[in-house]
Amino acid sequence: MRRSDRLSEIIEIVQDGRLHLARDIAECLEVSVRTIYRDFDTLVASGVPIDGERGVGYMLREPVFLPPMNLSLVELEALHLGMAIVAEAADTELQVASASLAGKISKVATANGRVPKRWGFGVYPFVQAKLGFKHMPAIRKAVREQEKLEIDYRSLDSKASTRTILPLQIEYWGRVWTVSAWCEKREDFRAFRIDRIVTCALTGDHFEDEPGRTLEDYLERVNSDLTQTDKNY
Amino acid sequence: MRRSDRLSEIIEIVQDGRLHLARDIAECLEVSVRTIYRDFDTLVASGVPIDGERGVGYMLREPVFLPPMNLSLVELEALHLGMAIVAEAADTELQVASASLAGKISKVATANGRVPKRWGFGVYPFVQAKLGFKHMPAIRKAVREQEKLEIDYRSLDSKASTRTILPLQIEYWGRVWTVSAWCEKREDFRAFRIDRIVTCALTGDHFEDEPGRTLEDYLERVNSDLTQTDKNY
DNA sequence: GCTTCAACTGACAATTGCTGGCAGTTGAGT
DNA sequence: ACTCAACTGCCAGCAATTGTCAGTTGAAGC
Repeated sequence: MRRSDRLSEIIEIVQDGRLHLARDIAECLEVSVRTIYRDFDTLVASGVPIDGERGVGYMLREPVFLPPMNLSLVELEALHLGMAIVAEAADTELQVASASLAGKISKVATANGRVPKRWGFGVYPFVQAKLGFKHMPAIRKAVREQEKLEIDYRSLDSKASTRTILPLQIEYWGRVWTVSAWCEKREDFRAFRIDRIVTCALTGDHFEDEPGRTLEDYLERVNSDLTQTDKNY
Repeated sequence: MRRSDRLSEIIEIVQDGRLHLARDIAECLEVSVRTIYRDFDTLVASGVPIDGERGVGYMLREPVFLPPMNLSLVELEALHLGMAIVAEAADTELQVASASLAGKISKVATANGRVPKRWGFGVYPFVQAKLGFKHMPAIRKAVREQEKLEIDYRSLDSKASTRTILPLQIEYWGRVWTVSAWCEKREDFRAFRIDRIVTCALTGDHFEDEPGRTLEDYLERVNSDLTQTDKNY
């Protein structure tokens, strides 16, 4: 096995975000532990963010590692447009992230003479965009990790209610954001405008997909009855 | 110089999308030509899309090469949200590209156990989104490459006109797209709704930034007089 | 304070892989 | 037929990688 190949192998092994011992990796790749130590030196010298702690093991500092990739020019353009929109239309955390991502990509792709210096995408702020982002990060987390949420909601006709919901998807409507969820109170799907959620608490309760309550079920329902979703927010 | 470092060096050299001779690269990196041939073998074996043609030289097949990178989870999330929006709100070419990019990224980041299977972003179609995309690709190209455009425009009050414009920026307004440009006819900045451009031709004329006609000048103007832009479409 | 664990470091001999030079082949274009 | 430059195989020399061994270091637990 070539050394350069082994280095990629090591990255793939460490990529799961868990702790790894040099001993295990050495065994797995059939080289000596000493060699693994040297390999980690090389990787760190090349800028791969690996932390080694004495008596503990090795771990990737940044959760997501992207191996070398090839993009077409159009894909790169789509990425920059997407980041421009997100930088304008989403919550602060995502705004920062999109700017940072666009920066990272620009930096490494700039060397290429065929990449335009400027992408020329502008995005105009949406009137309601400033408000109602308070709970976005929490809701995004809940969607990602399938965690139940407890929310105080104030509907458009000003009726307040408290519910436990199983958030399935966040929707972007151009001016407002909604979260579609299974509502335990109503025992049905509901869509909530994020800017009208008063308080929002992560319960810590994980939920699994259950027949009749999945995102797919919801989307099917929406498709079969397009007016249905509009009623709830 | 370590071999693995030289391999990255070679990629950086070839990255400009132009043709390169093994001889030149060898000279630049101070190794023999034979070594360069071996290096290209290694790179190709590792999946870097390099084409070598006898009697011609070496070239990167895909225009943009992304070196290994590290992203935070939030950056990855921003990327997927951005791609979801672009997949819904932009022209066909960008739609395809955004889907393809999201797919590529998912594929290589899937191995990591900490990356969610599903991002849970939905984007609802905008009413006017279906129409008016006909000229988007051409306009995007013109903005990227600073090329003059000749357009037939039909303003909101149905007045038709033909103009030569220097497109500076494409703007996304949530429901409509506009292109801001220096208009040679009016000798001033104008913003045009893309869905109201009847015909649109790339002239092949390249233009450079000129004082008073740059994107920066335009943005300054817009900032100082917010109502100005709304008049023109 | 002692022990344990596993990351680290340094040294050295063995070996592997890389390198340069050379002589030739191949395929495309002129 | 000729040129160009990518490619291939071979070989000797050398530089990089490797395993072994014998340590040190820092954190955590007892």
